[in-house]
Amino acid sequence: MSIANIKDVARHANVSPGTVSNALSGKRPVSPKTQQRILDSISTLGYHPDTLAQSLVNGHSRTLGVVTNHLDDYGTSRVLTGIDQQAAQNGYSILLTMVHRNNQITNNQMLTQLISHRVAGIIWAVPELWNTDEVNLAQYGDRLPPTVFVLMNPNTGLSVVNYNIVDGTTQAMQHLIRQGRKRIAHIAGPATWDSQQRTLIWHNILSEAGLPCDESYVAVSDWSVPGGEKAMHDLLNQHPDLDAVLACNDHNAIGALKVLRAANRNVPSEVSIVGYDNVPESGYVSPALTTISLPFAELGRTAVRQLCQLIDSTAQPQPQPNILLPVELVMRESA
Amino acid sequence: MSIANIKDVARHANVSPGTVSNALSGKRPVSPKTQQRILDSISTLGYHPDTLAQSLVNGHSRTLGVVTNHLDDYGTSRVLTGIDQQAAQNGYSILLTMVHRNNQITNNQMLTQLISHRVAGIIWAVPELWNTDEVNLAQYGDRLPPTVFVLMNPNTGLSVVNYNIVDGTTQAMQHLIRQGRKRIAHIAGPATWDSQQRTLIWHNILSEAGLPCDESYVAVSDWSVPGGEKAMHDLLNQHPDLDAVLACNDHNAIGALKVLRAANRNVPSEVSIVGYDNVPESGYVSPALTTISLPFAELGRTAVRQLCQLIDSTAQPQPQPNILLPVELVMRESA
DNA sequence: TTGTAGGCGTTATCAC
DNA sequence: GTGATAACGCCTACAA
Repeated sequence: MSIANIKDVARHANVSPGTVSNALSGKRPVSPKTQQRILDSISTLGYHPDTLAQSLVNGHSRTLGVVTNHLDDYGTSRVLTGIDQQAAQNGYSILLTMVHRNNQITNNQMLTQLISHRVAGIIWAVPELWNTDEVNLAQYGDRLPPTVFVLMNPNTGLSVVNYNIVDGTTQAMQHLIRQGRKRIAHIAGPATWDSQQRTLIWHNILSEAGLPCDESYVAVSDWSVPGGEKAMHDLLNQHPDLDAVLACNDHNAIGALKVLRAANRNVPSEVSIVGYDNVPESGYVSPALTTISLPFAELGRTAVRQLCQLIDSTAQPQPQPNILLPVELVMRESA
Repeated sequence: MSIANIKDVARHANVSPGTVSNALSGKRPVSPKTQQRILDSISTLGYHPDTLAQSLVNGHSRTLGVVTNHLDDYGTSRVLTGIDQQAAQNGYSILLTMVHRNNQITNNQMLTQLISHRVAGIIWAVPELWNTDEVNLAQYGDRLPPTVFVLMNPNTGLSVVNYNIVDGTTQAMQHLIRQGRKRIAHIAGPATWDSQQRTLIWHNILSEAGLPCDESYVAVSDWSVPGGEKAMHDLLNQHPDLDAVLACNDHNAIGALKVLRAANRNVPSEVSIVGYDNVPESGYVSPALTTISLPFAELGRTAVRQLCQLIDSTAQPQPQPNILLPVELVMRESA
């Protein structure tokens, strides 16, 4: 009395199970009359082929394993949306696994779960873990399905899809300098690989331009609005005469905005601010944030396309080139 | 040369496949020595049991199908986070399917996909489809696995987990009236079931209090900041003397805030505003929004718990009671 | 305590 | 064009 299977359909349509299979897959011809009879039986019986059994015999699952963070941040949920979009288009289902704040489940447990589900490939999109080393894949050797990393540090020999880190900060800095800003402070993010890169670029560009770039112009923050407030406060104490701020993300920029408003510094006439991420609210704070727009959803789509290519390529896995998508400086009011 | 299976392990450990199975499941005793030998073989061979094959023979998949929207809104991604959290805790994996803007895939295709994957249950969390009718489940009859709806209209005989719609709006209105507000306008959302409910409550409470509540005090908006701006603009034209606004969500409230600032109306001294949702940015706009906090993540967790209960109950599916979680009025600056 | 055989639902191979 | 049969990897009676 349970759910109908291919044998039930075969019996109902007076054919063999193999013929039902062929009628559905079209891999071998079936006479139009039989075809119709089978289709009728399928709909009256409400038959849905069992993907699990199909995967078992075919040896592949048309399922992609995705590991993301808790989705508290705008970026990762956009990435996930992009992943789902492209996966659906390529005929893959998605098995989702999230890394939560109180991280009880280890990376290995997640990977084991995905491997046990025989996913065709894995997308790893956990920006909190910038270092791909931390994921600890070595032990799996070549038993690991093809894997693509999103929003993680490139140049590790693994397949990474990311945005162009250098380009974003460079554009922002050039914009500020072009505007004649001389004392450009930097609110840096936590000590991750990309934060360090961006601080380095900030430093190098100022140094080349002969502008001040010592450590007193840098305040380290977390990624939050209050963090930005505190950092801005400190910077203003150190350098009351600063005329621009490069923030590590929009939330920090918004925090800075609040502090500057409280200190009666006009943005952008007295102080320019550039954010990072282009979260939706950056467009409707006042003044609206000039910021770097990151292609989150496209990152997800690209990762899926790249992964499908890896899956389809029968060749031995070889060092994959990193894919870096372009960013865009979105000009609004704050700079 | 491919991935190791249970026979490989058995051969390597000099036991039968059945013993390996028992060693892993613990369903029947295995001698400590054999146990150890098997565990060693498993780790040297890198064996991971095939969940698909297990599901095939067990007849259940320990996988939950989840249907969400595109995650563009804060609420749904929090719900998804809650779902994943609780699912992991209950030992379920998640098969994710998203409804995108350019919705090419029909509800039926999604359901078919999930059914084919033999998910143990389904969580349907697509606020855009308030009417559970639109999902069109009738055709599946009792072949549909247990299903729980999140953020959808209750009282349909289906199992629905939602927040208490009446309570939120009631609290907000009482708060405004208690403050002595007399002309309380309403920015309503698109014509969905919950929008209508909330407008109704707004009307009834004002009516009971003997305060103006005719249609000229209502402006219909979409869920966006610009929508809120336009609505506020219209309301201000109609009633320059209004002293409070009940917005359908925080984004509309933020839009209203911008317009009021431009019109030189002080918030909250001249005009009070209450939002809805408690999105993160509502805490750091200026003035910070007083708003209704909805238990999004808890909604997701509750849905999973409810679903697991449905799955485990061998009883015939019977009309499920709706579960309504409490909301909270978050007092900040705007009211 | 351990081994053996049958079957879960499907597809591929071989025969007709 | 169609039907029987043997896998896929695993679990579970039943037998030893």
